[in-house]
Amino acid sequence: MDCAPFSRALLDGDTLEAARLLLGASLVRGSGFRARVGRIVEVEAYVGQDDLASHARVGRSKRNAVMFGPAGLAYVYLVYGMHYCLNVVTEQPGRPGALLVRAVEPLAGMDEMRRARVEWVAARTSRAPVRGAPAEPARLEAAGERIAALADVSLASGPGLVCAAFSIGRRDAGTDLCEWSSDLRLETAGQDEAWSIETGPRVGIGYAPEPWLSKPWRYWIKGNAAASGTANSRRRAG
DNA sequence: GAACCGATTTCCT
DNA sequence: GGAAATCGGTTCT
Repeated sequence: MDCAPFSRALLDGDTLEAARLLLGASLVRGSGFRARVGRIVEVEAYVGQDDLASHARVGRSKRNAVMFGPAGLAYVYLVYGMHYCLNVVTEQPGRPGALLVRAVEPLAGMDEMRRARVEWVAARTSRAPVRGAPAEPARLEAAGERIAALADVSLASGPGLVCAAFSIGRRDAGTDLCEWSSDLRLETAGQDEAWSIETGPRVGIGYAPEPWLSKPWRYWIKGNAAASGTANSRRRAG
């Protein structure tokens, strides 16, 4: 695969256009033989302040300020108190827009991804001594086995899983993903493969009214096993 | 300063 | 197939 930073010029315009361009690009963490690399296969567009499904709907705030800034930066936030989501900022400064990275197809560094996933589970279990929780060591061991048995393709097949696999957290907020020197970044991928794009409504935005609820602003690579698509792909490894 | 709630995943039934 | 887990931001008092 070739190694060039993802051009900011592809992101600083119309978000819906940028969504199609971002599909197929590589998401990279680190460098060298331990680098984690994955192909972006599913994204969701959130564009403008009038998009009532977007975090920008409330106007500029401390949380979503990055969305109002230059394209190519990482907008990272926590949802449901436990999962992080990675977004790539789009549009010109002043116009809030972002692409949520929903699914990535692992290409390299799968062992590191599994390790990161176990770390993520460990951090969660140690922080949550709830109710009659099962013994932690047993829980962790079970998680380790489960994660070891996961198919590569399902290591980052969801927004929260992408962040777990790539160790993405608050410290990555605001990172310039188009900058070659960033530990977390975007790179262009080879165009050798031919694939088509499918679209559908965004998920998890039940609070949004029409027409936003039904806007077909989710984009994925047709038939890709790592993308949720129409029939979900998040089944255990076989 | 205190409710309220979400761009989700996992585990159990 | 469904509920639980969990916390920071937004909003309202």
